[in-house]
Amino acid sequence: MEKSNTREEILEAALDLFAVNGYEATSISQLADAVGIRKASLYSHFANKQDILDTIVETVLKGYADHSIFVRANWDDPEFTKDKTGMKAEDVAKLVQGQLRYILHDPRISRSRKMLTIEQFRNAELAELQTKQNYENVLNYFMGMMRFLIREGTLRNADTEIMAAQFSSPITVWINLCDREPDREDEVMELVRKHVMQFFEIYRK
Amino acid sequence: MEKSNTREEILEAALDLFAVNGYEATSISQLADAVGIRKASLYSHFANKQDILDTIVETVLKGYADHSIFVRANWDDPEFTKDKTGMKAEDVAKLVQGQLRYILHDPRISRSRKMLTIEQFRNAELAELQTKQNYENVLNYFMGMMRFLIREGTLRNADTEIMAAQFSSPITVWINLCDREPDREDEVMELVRKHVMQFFEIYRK
DNA sequence: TTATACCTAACGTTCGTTCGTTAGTCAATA
DNA sequence: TATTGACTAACGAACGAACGTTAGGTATAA
Repeated sequence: MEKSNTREEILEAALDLFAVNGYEATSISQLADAVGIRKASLYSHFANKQDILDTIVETVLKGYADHSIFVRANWDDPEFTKDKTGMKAEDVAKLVQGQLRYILHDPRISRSRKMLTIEQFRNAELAELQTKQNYENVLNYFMGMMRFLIREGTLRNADTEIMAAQFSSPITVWINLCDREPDREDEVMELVRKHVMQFFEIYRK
Repeated sequence: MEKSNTREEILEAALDLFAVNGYEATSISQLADAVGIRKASLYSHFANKQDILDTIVETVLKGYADHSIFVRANWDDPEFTKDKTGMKAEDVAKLVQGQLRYILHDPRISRSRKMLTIEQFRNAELAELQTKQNYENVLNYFMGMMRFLIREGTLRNADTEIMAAQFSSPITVWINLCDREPDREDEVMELVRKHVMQFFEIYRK
C-alpha cells in the first residue's frame, strides 16, 4: 500500500522553480511538467497557484526560520556550550566551515534563501522573512558566540553587535557568491578560514 | 521644436519595473502604461521585449560597472590620495557614510542593484555583472584603501584581502537591508559609524 | 459505495507581437 | 511660396500562444 506523496512533490518542485525563476515567472504548466502530471491535476491538491506559494511560505520558509541552527543555539545554556569551552581560532573556523557547508548544500535551506532573495522586493511578508532569517537570526547567533568568547577570555571586550556583524557579514556575502557561482566554494572555504583566523588575531585579548 | 525622448522614458520605466518585479513578470502592457503610450507603440522604439532588457544591460548596467566610484578610484595615484593623507577613523566613517548615501539613493545605481539581485539566478550574464559590480569591484576598492592605510602607518599590516572583506561586507549586508527596509537607514548609518570606528580600533598599529 | 487522484477538454484572459493607418515633421522640388 | 514625398511615432485592431482555472469523466482503492 503506497501512500501518495504528490502534494509534497508539487511543493518540492515549486520551491525548486520559484528559487530560480520567481513565483510570477513560474507557470502552472512548467510546474506540472516538473512533477510529471497534467496541470489540471494540480488543482486536486491546491486551490490555486497562490495557495501553493502560501503553503511553501507557511511550512517550509517559516519552519526553517524557527528551527534553524541559528535560532536553536543558546550560548548561555551550559548544555550547548559544554563541548565548546576552550575553543581556539582553528576550532571556530572548522565549526563555521561546517555550518557553511550545511547551509550551502541543504536543498531546503538553499532554495529558501534563493527564493527569498528573488521575491523580497515584491512580497512584504517574504522581505520580512528574509531580514529575520538571513540577518537578525544570524546576527543574534554570532552575538551570543561573541559574548561567550569574551566571557571565556578568548576575545577582548568590545561592542558585540559590531563584532557579530564583522564576523558574520563576510560569510553572508560569500554565501551569496556561492549561490551565484557554486564553483567558487573551495575558494570561499579558504577565505572563511583566513577570515576567522584573522578575526581572532585582531580581537585577541 | 521638441525632441522626443520616449525611448529613454521606456528604458527608465522598464528599469523601474524590472527592479521590483523582474523581467519575466513585467508585461509589455504594464510597461506601456507606465510610459503613457499604447503597447504597440513600444515596437516603434525596440524590436521586442528582449531588446529592451539587452539595451538596459548594455547601457545602464555595464556603464555603471565601468564608471562607479569603486572602479575609478586608484589608491596608488597621488592625485587621488592627496586629500586623504592622515585620515582618522572618523574621517573614514564620514567618507563611507557619504558613499553609502549615494549608493542607496542614486536611482540608477539602486535600481540596477535590485534588478541584478532579482535576475542573478536566471541570467548568467547578470550573475557575472552582479559579482563584478557588487563584490569584486568593491573588494578591490577597499583593498586599495587598506594598503594605503597600512602604508601610511594608520593600520597594522595584515592580509589586505581579508581586511577589505571584513571592512566592506557589513556595509554590503546593510545595503541589502536598506533595499528591503528603507526606514532603517538611520539605524544603519549609526552601525556603519560604529563599525568603522571599531575596525580602526582593532587594526590599530 | 464513496472518495480520491488523475485525466481531457475547454473556458475567458492576458501575453508578446504584427499589421495597416494616421497625423505630424522636414527637405527637396516645382 | 506652395506642393510633394519620405520618414517618424503614435495608434486601434487583431493574431496565435500561453496563462490560470473549471467542468466533467474515468479508474483505482478504501
